[in-house]
Amino acid sequence: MDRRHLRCLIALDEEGSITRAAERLGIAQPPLSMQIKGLEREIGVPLFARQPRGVVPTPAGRVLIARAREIEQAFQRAQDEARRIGEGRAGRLRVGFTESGIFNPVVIRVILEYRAAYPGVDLALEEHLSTEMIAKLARDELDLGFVRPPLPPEEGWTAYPVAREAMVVALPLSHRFASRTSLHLEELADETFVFFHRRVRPGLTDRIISACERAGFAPRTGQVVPKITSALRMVAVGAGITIVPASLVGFGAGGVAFVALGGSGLSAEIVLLGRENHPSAAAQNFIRQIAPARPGGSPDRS
Amino acid sequence: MDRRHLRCLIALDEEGSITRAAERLGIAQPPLSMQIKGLEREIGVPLFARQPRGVVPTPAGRVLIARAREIEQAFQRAQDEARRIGEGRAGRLRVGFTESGIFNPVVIRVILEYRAAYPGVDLALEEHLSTEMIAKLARDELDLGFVRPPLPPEEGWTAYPVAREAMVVALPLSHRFASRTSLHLEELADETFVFFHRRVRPGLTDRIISACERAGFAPRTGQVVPKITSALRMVAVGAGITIVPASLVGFGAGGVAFVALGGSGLSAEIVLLGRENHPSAAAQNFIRQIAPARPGGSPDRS
DNA sequence: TAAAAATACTCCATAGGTATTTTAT
DNA sequence: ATAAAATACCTATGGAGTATTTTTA
Repeated sequence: MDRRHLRCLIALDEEGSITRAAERLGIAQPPLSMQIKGLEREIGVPLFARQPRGVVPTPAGRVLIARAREIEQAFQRAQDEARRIGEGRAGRLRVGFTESGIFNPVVIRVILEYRAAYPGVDLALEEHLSTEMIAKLARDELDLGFVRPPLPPEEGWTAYPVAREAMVVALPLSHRFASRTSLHLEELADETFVFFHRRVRPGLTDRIISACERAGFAPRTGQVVPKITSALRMVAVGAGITIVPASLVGFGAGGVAFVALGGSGLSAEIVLLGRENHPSAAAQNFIRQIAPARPGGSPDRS
Repeated sequence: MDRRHLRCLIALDEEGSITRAAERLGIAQPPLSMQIKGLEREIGVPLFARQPRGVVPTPAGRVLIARAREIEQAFQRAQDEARRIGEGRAGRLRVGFTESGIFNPVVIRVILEYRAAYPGVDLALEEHLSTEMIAKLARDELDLGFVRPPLPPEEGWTAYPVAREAMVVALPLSHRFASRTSLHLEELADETFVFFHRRVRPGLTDRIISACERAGFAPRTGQVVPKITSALRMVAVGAGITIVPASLVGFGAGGVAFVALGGSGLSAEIVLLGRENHPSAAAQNFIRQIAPARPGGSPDRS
């Protein structure tokens, strides 16, 4: 029994006559007669009672016809679904982001625009540290990730630059620098910093500490916190100062002053990272959303 | 896309290599390679990423493989179900019975034995008057019916004799005939009879009235009732007497005496009636349950 | 370099076509 | 007598086989 039999059964049921069903199927009457006979032989029971003015299904034929309709529909839906997934118009896309990255306007735009452009795709967003994200990408538990450097050194990765933001100093409103328009890193040598726990330390923290050392001081660590947003709250309650990407400005939720950080060479980069040759068309479409002007890009293998 | 593709997809998914999958399928590697390529061409998206040590499914391939498993199972279940229905081991069998017929031990035995022998068949029993049953059989709303004569006069019916029962007289316990061992119809000429409503009058009532007329009297009708069981209750409360098939003896539920009716020529026949050439194997099996010794019977059309 | 997939070709099984016979009312 | 299905026979598409080349880690 194969798909041809499904169509024969359905046509025969709807027409009630081998001759008319064959006509609808675009074949001659004898081949259809043979198909039905072959199917009855294979299953071992008669499916249609032959009558002088056509055929009528037996009880066995009736249920087989009903199943044939279901299976034929399943074929069509399966083909359609696979096609849509292959074109990136359906399926699931798992995208990771960092706590700070999700505040970036470019990241927000890309996600919003992708959702609007591909409503059929189930976009699953997950927050992780950049290091976790890279591990998940490597284990294929994630399709793409908005990560911050350092990127994995090995081959087999593709990194698409998304944004590069300036860093700003976050200070308590009462701080003597709170009303400055900009600060140099050297001026912060005597400050107490709110940093991340060593355990979860993201690349950003490492880069800030390195920059301080290049500026001639080792930053004094006060409170340690697990999240950037907690760091800003710590700043608000006077536990110290911290340095965050500029897109965090405005998310301090009160009590925090943000002052531009000049001449430090510090910046917060965000790249969209994926495995090379990732077969997901949805991921390709997502990447294309970063730079809509990028030419070509369909997975052409000819 | 046809059923061969389903099996190719499943084997290829389980083996992870075209070469090994082809081996499992009992074909050479190139044909399988071509099948997959053909399917990818038909759907328009790649289904497997070719790698130097085998192939891995793309996201589109993965869902198509999952659907392929479902559809392949559906094929197998459909074939199996149709085969079982064609053999009378599954499906639905609608059997009608009359109120009085269902008390007959042969009818009870046939139904019990059929249920035990064919547990896969959904046996739907419906109570109807014989005349209603014949109408339902004609409209194919019923497969078989335990009916009482008169049978339909036209062609196209098959009637299998099931039982022929004697008739008994049902009397109140206080009746002067209550302790008799038998009665002749003539002795009932002065009695008041409990009969069925004219509207639903079954063949049995007509035959009783005819028999009385042959015996030289028109039975005096007292109470009219819609069911045999109500007739027996009316007898119990002294509303009159009635004549019922012998299998009702013991179902009077107190207050009723049953006395054999002799020499009246009256008897209550039950036949299993069905349309001729009814295609249901379940119905054939049910009929065979009446006389298990009947030889042959499988629907052989060779 | 080696293992696997792709290509090139050949063959044959079978779906489908044409002509005709059989069947059942 | 007629309409439909079954049979007989022929054709040709495409699935499968064998030999070989291409690909990529």
